[in-house]
Amino acid sequence: MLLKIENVGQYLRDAGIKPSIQRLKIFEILAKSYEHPTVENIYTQLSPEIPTLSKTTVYNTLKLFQKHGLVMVINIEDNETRYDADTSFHGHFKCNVCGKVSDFNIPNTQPLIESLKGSLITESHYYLKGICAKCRLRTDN
Amino acid sequence: MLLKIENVGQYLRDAGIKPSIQRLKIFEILAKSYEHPTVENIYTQLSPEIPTLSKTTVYNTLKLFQKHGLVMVINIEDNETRYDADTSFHGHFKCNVCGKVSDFNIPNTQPLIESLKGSLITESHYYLKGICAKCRLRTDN
DNA sequence: TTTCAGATTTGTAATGATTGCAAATTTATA
DNA sequence: TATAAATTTGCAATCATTACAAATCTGAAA
Ligand SMILES: [Mn+2]
Ligand SMILES: [Mn+2]
Ligand SMILES: [Zn+2]
Ligand SMILES: [Zn+2]
Repeated sequence: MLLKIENVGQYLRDAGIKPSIQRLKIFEILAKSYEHPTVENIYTQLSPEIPTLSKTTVYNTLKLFQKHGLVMVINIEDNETRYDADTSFHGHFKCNVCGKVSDFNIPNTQPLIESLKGSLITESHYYLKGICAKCRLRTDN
Repeated sequence: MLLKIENVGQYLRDAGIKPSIQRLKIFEILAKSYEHPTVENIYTQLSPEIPTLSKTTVYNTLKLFQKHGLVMVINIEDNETRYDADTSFHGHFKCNVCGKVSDFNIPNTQPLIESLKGSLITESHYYLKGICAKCRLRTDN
């Protein structure tokens, strides 16, 4: 989901991160779009604007954001790591035709799993895959 | 979960796969344990028994099993791909301390997601991460 | 049994994403 | 301005996976 953050610099500072130009721009891409971009996506989008940008910086910055709880990693596909600035619990659906990864709300609160009593849960991910409505209309599925 | 398959050879043949020694052994490791092994795990376990085994064969075989719907891929961690011969819908919990990936049942049936009406869902994964009860007792968490 | 084609396995090289690391650059402080 | 600390950068190294062609195996036909 689109995050409504009025001041990205302050948002980073509040999380204990000094907002450099690179960090600001990278975070903005994550927060101001629905796309769950990969490192490659982020790098390609920012390259024209910051021609000196290094892909290593994108990796480093995302690690930093992770450590401070500002982004979560989406492993819905094994050959692409995506990132999300919305760390609230929500599901992800990947269409195998157009490749888009979209959000969906999970209606009722998370069920308590009997067999996990006593464990500490720090992360939860709900992934669905298939073919989105739009692609189903355009193809024969 | 432990799959109860009386005749693995027949099980493979029914799925349209000729049961070679390698395929049999690889599938048995998947079906007769709870461990959700990686390629590396499978290769290491079988190497003594099949000294000529190639890691490529493990990769090829798992791809083949996937194509025939006999295994599912578990992407709970971005640096390790795990495999599961139990393709029924169930959740996976990874303990960040001992590293084990265990199964859990999902009580109520999958909720119908309003926003995904019209899409075709072919795969669902529910992943939890944290610290298992055993590890919490041994540590201070 | 021998022969031969097709299926399967193997070893090695190539690929591609991610990380390690040291130098270069930028920023903050005195 | 001078200096130290933080950040970014470029490139090499690592590691999982895939591509590919040669080697081996299997099963049917002769
Ligand atoms: Mn999301
Ligand atoms: Mn499982
Ligand atoms: Zn689609
Ligand atoms: Zn544990």
